[in-house]
Amino acid sequence: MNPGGAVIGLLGPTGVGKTSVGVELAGRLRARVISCDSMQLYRGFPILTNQPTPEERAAVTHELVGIVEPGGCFSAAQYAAVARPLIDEDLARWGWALVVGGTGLYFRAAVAPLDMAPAVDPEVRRRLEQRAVQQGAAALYAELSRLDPEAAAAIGPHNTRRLVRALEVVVSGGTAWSGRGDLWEPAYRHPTLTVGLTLEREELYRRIDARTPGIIVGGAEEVRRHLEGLTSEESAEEREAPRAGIESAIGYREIRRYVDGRQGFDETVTQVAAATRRYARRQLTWLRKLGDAVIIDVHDRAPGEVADQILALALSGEHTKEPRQG
RNA sequence: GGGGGGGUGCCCGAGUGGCCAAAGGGAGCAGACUGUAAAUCUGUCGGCGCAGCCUACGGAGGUUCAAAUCCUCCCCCCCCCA
Repeated sequence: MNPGGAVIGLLGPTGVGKTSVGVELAGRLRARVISCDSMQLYRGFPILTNQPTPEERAAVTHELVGIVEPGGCFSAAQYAAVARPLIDEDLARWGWALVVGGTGLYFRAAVAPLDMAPAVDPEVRRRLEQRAVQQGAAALYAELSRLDPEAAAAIGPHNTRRLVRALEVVVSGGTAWSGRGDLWEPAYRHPTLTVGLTLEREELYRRIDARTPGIIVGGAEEVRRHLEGLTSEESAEEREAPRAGIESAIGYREIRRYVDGRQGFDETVTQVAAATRRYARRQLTWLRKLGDAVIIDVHDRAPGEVADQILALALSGEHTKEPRQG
């Protein structure tokens, strides 16, 4: 028994059924779901980003879903800033906090005491991105090698996105980018039970492939509506700019090509399904690396049954990690 | 029936005598990841008892020291004429 309760983190690849298990579990805990999904955060794309259905949201309160305007751009640190108070509040009020979602970094940001580098003037980033286009990633790499060799070595010469981030921090703050190791430390802000839902790879892929056509159909409507709200310049710009915010959602670019008449439906389905499978694979990599997660295979199991199992686990406290325990 | 084009590794596709287990892309697999993370990047990618060997470029023969590449016959696909 764990009288203090705990944070329950429910993770897993897209398509395993985190949402339905989360709803069942929230019902049993008489708590709400704190979503941990970098794309469901955005408003206006419930189908594209696979948000919980209106029925699910009516049954259980879901926090941090559809709260960001699609023009905006969220971050792991911003997520931590909004998710942590919710977690703390639930823990104090109900003894439990339920965090459900597939974004590994956001999960760590919410649940672990991560030492996040500060935000910087967006203008600095803009300039670095521009420089990357003009001079290539190699130029950024060379500069980072000078300013923070360890960071450069870790990031490599081709990863423009992360080179930009590291450089903007080093250049504007004077602080090093490298040197932190707490991302993978088994450290938590509260007692935490991490559960990873999985499925045999083939079955997971079958589910993803089966649901994709519907996502394209529904997502196309959402993308159309979104584009209608843009001026033609904005719309053209969006096609060229580096992916950010909702545009970095799997399927957004592909669906945009489909909506613009530049590619067919079947081709779009194939691309999006493949991208989703790859994403699921990366999520599984996170889960493996996380190490602390109790893995539950949900094959042939009803969400309620899985929720019961997780509840029992939570009540036993057996796999619940103390904040500084290994 | 006549003329033309083509069949390459899981898929698409380059390769026209040796430097070819075969460019490139996709898929698949593994990994990295600290204010863009559903992003971005890396590695791997025929098999094996792996400094070598085996199997492989539609099939069967042949030419050659050497063939995915040349010749013969056969099978299949596409286009045009009939």
